[in-house]
Amino acid sequence: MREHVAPHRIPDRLKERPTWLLGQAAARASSLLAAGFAEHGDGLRGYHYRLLVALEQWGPESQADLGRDTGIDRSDVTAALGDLEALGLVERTVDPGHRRRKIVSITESGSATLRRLDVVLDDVQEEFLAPLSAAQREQFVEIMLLLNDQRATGS
Amino acid sequence: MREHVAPHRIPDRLKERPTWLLGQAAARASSLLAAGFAEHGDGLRGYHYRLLVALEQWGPESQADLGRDTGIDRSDVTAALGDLEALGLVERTVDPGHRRRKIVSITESGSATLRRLDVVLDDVQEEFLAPLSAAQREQFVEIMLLLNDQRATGS
DNA sequence: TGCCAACATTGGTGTCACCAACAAAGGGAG
DNA sequence: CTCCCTTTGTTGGTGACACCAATGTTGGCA
Repeated sequence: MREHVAPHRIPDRLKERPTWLLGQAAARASSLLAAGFAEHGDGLRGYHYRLLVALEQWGPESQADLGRDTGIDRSDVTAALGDLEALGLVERTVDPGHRRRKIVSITESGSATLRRLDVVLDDVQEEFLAPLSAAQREQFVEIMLLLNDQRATGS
Repeated sequence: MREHVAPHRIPDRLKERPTWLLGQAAARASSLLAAGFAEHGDGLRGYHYRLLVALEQWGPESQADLGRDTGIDRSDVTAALGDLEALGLVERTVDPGHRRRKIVSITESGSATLRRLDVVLDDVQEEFLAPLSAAQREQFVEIMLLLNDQRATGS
């Protein structure tokens, strides 16, 4: 369930550190997410959701492209797609013009599941952001985008 | 090294989600952290740093208290302290008045290591926050504190 | 005295991220 | 047409972090 128990008291040296605060917040978010998925998500996890989202938005795609688009390693894509295929949420067909490649597409059932997961995520999100005002939520998104842009170009 | 490769393109459904953005940012931070520790940290990890910080701030403590203060599970505390003790950064002595309990204290060498790790962390932090203005950094901390306060009282 | 709680430890589980190696398939240079 | 290089999917393993269950020891309390 990933409860992530809060520390009783927090050392000054950590308390002041933005990266520490960020990690704590992310831990809380992922805890809520895991709880929500465990309750209403048929045992699906973050990887599964990400893959379904990408497939619904961009349509059938090869596994390698899927991995690049979602930032998930090829090997993890293979494993997660295996789960999704076993549940009938996704189909794999060999690319006729490229027999080494497999084209993955989302099924009707997959789309329906995705819509259900979206609702779960909306609820979790709302719970997570509850302490923030509308203005603070905007600041939050703005700052996160800046930090993530840095990531895309950095290193 | 935990490079955490950035996705090429990001689904709208994810891109808009604060929790997704948060997760991405946290992944970047932890990636930078891991890289810094790998390079200048004698193979120490987050758990070790947290424990050293708590010990330096609050002095000798039992392992159970240490776990509660840092939010680390008792079993993980035991393992991490084993590493620290092997490196001579920490000492475990039996509590005279409570023979089942072990009092952990940081050594001279431990304090020196901690100071070195602090520098590493400062650098990483600066790199991570580089894209933010001073005002945005304040907003960031404020928002994170709100989210974490919620965590302390929530659920 | 007997029971219960706390402590340290061992040994698991699960999630996410990542890496190495491999065979199958295709593409390009010579 | 070969040889080489790359891409693709797959298998299997690693590491960090968070968490749980069970066990033996110890102390406090009723």
